[in-house]
Parts: sequence; structure tokens; C-alpha cells
Amino acid sequence: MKRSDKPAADGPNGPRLADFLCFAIYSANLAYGRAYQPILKELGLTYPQYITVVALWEEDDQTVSGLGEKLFLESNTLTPILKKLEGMGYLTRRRDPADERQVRVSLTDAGRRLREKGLGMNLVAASGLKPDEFSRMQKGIANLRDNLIRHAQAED
Amino acid sequence: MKRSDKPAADGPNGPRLADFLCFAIYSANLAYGRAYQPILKELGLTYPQYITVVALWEEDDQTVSGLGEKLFLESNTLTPILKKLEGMGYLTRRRDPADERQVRVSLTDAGRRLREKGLGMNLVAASGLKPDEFSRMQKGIANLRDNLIRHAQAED
DNA sequence: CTGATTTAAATCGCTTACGATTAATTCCTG
DNA sequence: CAGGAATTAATCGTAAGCGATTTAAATCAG
Repeated sequence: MKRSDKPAADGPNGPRLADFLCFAIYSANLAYGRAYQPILKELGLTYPQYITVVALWEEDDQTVSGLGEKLFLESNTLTPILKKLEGMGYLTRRRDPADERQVRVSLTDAGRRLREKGLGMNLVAASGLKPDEFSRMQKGIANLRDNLIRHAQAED
Repeated sequence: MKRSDKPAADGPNGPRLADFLCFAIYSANLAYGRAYQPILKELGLTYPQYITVVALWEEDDQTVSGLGEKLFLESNTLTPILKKLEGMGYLTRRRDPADERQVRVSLTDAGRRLREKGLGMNLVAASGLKPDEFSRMQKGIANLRDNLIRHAQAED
């Protein structure tokens, strides 16, 4: 039976960190955070705040749970982020009159304007990947993610 | 000039989340956390605590900064994790007599015993990847990470 | 040798991430 | 239609992650 998150043979002291796929993802995520940071600092946004805004560019007036599905986050994480963005004037939150349980999130003009301001960031270059490699890796990781989510959901 | 973290053409409402490599990594990291969680809960460890222990299996008696280099973390993040693991009895922290600025971290017997206990986790299957794909993706992402780190360091 | 500089770890404040719970609303079923 | 079940956000506590600062020790320069 395969042990741990790696198919390679274990070293004499057990599995090696460098062979873990989970650790590659974990550390790449940290690295992305650091690569994005100087750009996002200019906008005054954190990375989670930024992707929340991007998700709203794609589709405005979403519910918290709808947004959460796209971002893979739940209300306990998302609510504070949305409140922060609301405080900065980039979006509004209001109960849906048709179903008062739901909160609908909409961009303000300022939130839409971020689209023009922000994205002068060329992190494709920083990845060191050619466009076709970039695209293939992006799809491969998204597919991995979906498999993991399916696996986690089958657990319970 | 390429905009954002994606080489694909933008949609009518700007870049699409589904085309971001950074978002694939970000969400895959969340997914891994959820996939690992039932296994780690049995051990009573969090994921960062777990990889810290794995790094110490590979090389015992490391300094905080040495460990941090391998885990891509700094003392501000690592110190609380190490204190927690020390409190659980899995490692010891002591100032290096030869250089009192440094703290050397060593596994206890209990920490080494985790190696036998823990790793009955077959997340290779959960990834949905064949061993060669798994290995290729692991290397590709580690390479991406290293490029991003280099890029971030060139910034300052 | 002494005072400035550098280095290592720790501390603090703030923002995620998430399990568990709660409050409010809607729905379902008898 | 009444009362319990289900759904949606929000809240709370805990643990990362990280920028900025602090403390202590070692090193360096004059």
C-alpha cells in the first residue's frame, strides 16, 4: 500500500518533503502570495480580497454561498472578507428581499474601477512557463483540486 | 503586455478566475487541506505541524531558520508551531551553546514514533493521477514555486 | 577593545481558514 | 396551517501566515 502523498520510494528517514505533491502546492501557494504582494499592496488589497473582486467582475450580484462555491470558501471565511471590502467601498451587501436568508453582494462603481487600475501584473513571466505549459499546468492543477474535493466529500 | 496571471484572452468582464494559475494553486491548497484533515485529526496535528515533523525526520537538530528555509516559512510563523509541537512532546527547542542566537530543534522519541503511526494515507489515489503524472506535476509545481520565489526576491 | 552593524528568534497586530455553533428565515409534512 | 427540518449567514475560538518591530547575541571596523 502506498504511504503518504507521494509515489516515490521513501528515504531512510521516511518520506521526503520534496516528493510530496501537497507540499509543492502548499509552498507554491506561499510563493504566489509573495509574488503578488507588491502589486496588491498598491491596490490596498489582500489576495483573498482580490480574487473575491475578480469573481464579482465575472458575475455581479451573487449570494455569499454562490460566491463561496466559486472561491471554495464558506461564509465563516467569506463574511469577514466581504465586510472588509464593503468598508473599503468596493461592494455592497444586502439581504435578498425575496429570501431574507440570503445576502446579495454587488460591486460598487469603485469596485468595477479596480478592473482598469489593477491588473498591470505580468506574473506569467514570473512563473517561468511558456503559455502552453502555463495553460496545461493550470488545467492539471484545477483537475487535481476537483479530485481532492470529490475525495474529501466522499469521506463524510 | 500580458495582464494578470493568465495567458488566455480576457472575458468581456475582465480576466476569468478559472484561467488564473495562482487561483488553481490557491484552491488546490485549500482542497489538500480538506483531504488531509480526517487523517491528521487522528494524529492530532495540523498540516503545518505535520510538514514540520516530516522536515525533522529528514534532518534532525535543525535551527529555526534552517527549518524555515525548507518549509518556506520564517520565525514569526514557525516559532508558534514549534512551541505547539514542543508542548505536545514531539520536539525540543534549545539555544545552541556555540551561538546563543540560534535555537536548535530536535525530535523526541514520541516525535520519531509518529513516523510509524501516521502515514497510512493514500492521497495518491485521491489526486486521481497516475504515478508518472503525479511525479511530473510535483516537479512542475516545485519548479514554478522556485521561479516565483526568485521573482519575488528580485523585487527588493 | 569598543561601539556600530548584522543576524537569529521572538513578539505583536491583522487577516485568512475552518470547526462548531447560533439566529433567522424558509420549507416541508402531516 | 402548525411545528419540526433544512437552509443561509453570521459569530466565536483557534491556528496559520506575514509585515513590522524588538531583544539578544555575535561580528565587524576603527
